[in-house]
Amino acid sequence: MKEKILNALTEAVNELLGSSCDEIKLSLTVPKDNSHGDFSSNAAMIIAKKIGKSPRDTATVIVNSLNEKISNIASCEIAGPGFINFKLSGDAGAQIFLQLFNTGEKIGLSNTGNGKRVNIEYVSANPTGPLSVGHGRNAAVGDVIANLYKAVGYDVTREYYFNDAGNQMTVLANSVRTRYLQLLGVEVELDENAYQGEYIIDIAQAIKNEHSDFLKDTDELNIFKKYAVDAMFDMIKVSLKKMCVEHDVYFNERSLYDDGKIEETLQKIDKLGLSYKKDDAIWFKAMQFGAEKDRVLVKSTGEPTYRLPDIAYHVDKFKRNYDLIVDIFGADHQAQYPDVIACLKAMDLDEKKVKVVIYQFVTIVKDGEAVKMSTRKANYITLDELMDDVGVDATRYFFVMRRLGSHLEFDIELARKHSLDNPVFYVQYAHARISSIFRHCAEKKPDICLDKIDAENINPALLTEQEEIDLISHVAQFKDTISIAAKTCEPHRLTGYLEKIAELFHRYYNLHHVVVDDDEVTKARLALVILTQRVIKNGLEILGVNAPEKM
RNA sequence: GCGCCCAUAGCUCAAUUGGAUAGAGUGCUUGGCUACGGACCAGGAGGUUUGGGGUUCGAAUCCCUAUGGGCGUACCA
Repeated sequence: MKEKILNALTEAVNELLGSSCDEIKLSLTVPKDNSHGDFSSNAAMIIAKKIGKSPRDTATVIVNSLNEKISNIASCEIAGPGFINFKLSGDAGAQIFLQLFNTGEKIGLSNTGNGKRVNIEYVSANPTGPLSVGHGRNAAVGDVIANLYKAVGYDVTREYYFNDAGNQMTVLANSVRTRYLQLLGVEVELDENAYQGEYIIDIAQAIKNEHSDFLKDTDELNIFKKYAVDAMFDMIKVSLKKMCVEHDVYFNERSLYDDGKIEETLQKIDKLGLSYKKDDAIWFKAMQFGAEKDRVLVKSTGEPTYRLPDIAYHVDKFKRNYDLIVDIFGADHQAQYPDVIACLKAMDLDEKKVKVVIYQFVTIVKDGEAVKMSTRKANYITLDELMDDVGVDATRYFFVMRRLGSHLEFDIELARKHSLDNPVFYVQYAHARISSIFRHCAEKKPDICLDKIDAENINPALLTEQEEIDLISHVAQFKDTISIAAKTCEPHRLTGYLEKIAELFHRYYNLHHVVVDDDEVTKARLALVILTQRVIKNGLEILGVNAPEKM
């Protein structure tokens, strides 16, 4: 329906301009105020200048030409400064309703991605400790974005990139060894910048249990390192599983060295004339790409910095032939990707395929106060503790409900609450309530079988209440909401949408009964709430949140 | 100093990416259960969108500028 109107509109504008208007983006949106019709376009205001007329005059011309084209579907009129508002006519609304109903369980899903391959890298925490709430936002955002892409027909790969070598691992291994020695009664102090969490002691204890004091005098750090890494990854994977996050690929940075990809990338950069030697180190000419100074790729010790493997890693992703590469980073990583992008571009790779999603930090609010956090010190709330406290549903939901650019205040008390001010429960409650209508209906009117309600035997013309019309009109926007959320990588659009749907439903529920004396009206209304429930269910599924039948 | 992000109701946040009268929740306040689940709903008050300029038919949104915050700014990852 929308397509038809948009086509007609495009055609009308083309006729007026005498040429194609491809480069102009005509919008056809659903206005928030329904007195402005079912659809609205700004076409006249955009092209008014080009043809040298006032917006309203332009609109008049467009409307005249449009009326012939779409007289059977909709009427249009001019409003405000030159908006063209469309009002669907006759049974167009009913047709839309039936169409939506016929899409069945899959409502909202589409295939606009057409099987294109997208790689989404998220979490990517190195195995140095339990996942923090910061990782939690990363995990939830990445996972929901992955689900969104899947919902619009992409072939999605979920990837976790990690590094279990280097300086941080040595610090970790040393921390474990110190704790181990302490357990054996040796008087040693924990180094100042060592990892101080309780979990280090647990690992040390495990080593002691297995090896007794045989490792007391060894200088070999590797055994401590291996123990620590394995233990950390176990912890991390348990947390992620609890959160219903599962990656398809775990990509170890070290493999880039083993496969010679680091060397290969370095040579390529050199060949392009983008690197030089100075003070025994190899530098990347980042200034050519707007950076304030050049960056080191390989230290004078011969060791690469993090930058080089990052570049090699992205080159590898390109080789794996993805149409889209999405990186989910916290704000503390925002400085590192421009170099990578610049380098990819220089290598003649299409850097537009890389989409870097940066989210701002999380503040945990407990008892009305912000909880300060530090990874090295032990005084932080882990993701596990958070999930145990407020539940997985609330955890996931809260992490994605804000725009990524804004800081997220995670209010633990609010997340725990089972009442309307907690948006998760508000939405879930709407879903459960609809199930309860079905239960009630089965009891009251056993003749009406839910499974037998289909487009053939319902009459949408009976849905005339304002609350019903509002609900239908919002349900109709589900698909667009998902595709916009996917395209922009903005999961909060979906939570906002679901809250709106839930609100419209609760209002409807309070004012009108679904199961009434008249069987025909009952069936039409049942169809509407079935549709509503499907929308909520699919929406929650994308968020990775349960849609309960009872609460 | 420089770079990126941010500033919207007392508080936490939206605003279909430049659209029409800036909306929700919370808090304050008034009302609604003989009802498919009151874990709900309806109403009221609350705003110069941090200040100041600019761009245009039209700005919370884009540009400049001032102020205030977050994160970066390593031959750490």
